Amino acid sequence: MLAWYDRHRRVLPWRALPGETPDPYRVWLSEVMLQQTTVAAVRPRFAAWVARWRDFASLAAADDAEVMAAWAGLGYYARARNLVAAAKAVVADHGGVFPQDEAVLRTLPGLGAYTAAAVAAIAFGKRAVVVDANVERVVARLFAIRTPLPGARVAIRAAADRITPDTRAGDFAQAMMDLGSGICTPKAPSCLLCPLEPECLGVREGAPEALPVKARKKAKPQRYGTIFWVERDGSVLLVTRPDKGLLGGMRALPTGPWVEAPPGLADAPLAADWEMRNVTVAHGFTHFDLQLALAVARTDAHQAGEWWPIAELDRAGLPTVFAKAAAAVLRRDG
DNA sequence: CAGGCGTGGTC
DNA sequence: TGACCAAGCCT
Repeated sequence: MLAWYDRHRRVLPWRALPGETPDPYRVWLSEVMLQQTTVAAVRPRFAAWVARWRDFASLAAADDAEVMAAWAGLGYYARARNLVAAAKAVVADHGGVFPQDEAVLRTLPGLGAYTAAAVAAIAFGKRAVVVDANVERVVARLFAIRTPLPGARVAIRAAADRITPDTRAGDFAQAMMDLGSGICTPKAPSCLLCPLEPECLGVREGAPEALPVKARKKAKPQRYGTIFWVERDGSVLLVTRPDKGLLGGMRALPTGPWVEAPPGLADAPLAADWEMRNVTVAHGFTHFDLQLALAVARTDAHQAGEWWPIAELDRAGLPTVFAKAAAAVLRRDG
């Protein structure tokens, strides 16, 4: 794997070149951004982020609203809150120096088993067993582990531990992830190009693409809501959602709870002459699908909240579902 | 442990 | 075209 990595490693903005010393801040940031998120989506966000907050100290001192806006569109917004919390903890509890020990890293908010191991190995050269979805797939095929996930996790982790080298554990982890990303892919793996093919029990037994076995996913329920777009003097009313729960801490358009049947004008943020638009906006979340109605009004009231200039709405940092709703309103107005 | 938690790309 | 999927974490 290490020889294959030396020949085929991807060049990525957060990855040290051979002979370079990794920057722990950049390794950590990239690992968090890459949680359940593609390299293509992370690439431009990583560049913008490190240009704005280049180290732990600057991030620990960052403005919360600006941080959340910078994360808008990346999803799983708890990651952004945890980044700031972890940066503050590094400054307050660790003298501004990122801890190198996997167990200590694990205590920082947003660093779970995978990320703590990945940072220890990649940033600090420690031996750590790094198991993400790529490694799970490669290992399940290499050893023909047919137990369905998540039950197979114990066996997969033990197997990954056995093949992790004592030196260059970081390169080994990144090699496994590059292999899983480009060769040992979920649907149609390129086994002819794989350095592990001669030893792969999944190949020997046939149908490696069927591994790992996963449990069937449950159907997503449908929910409905109404977005309340209210204008005053060329500005629109925005709110900030509570820190916990869906889209926590993010700027948003006012909306009531999302429920099993279309709620119409229930839970409007203020009394006004609401007009229902004859279009809806659909959006899929991880665990439910959402269909939004749009209610529009003008007001002179001094409603609590943030009146945001519509011409600068791009800079508000709205999560995608609200950006879609805003675009739908403005498409007809504009 | 199972479920909450986003989004955009891919086939 | 919709279902699956991506460098998971937290409760």
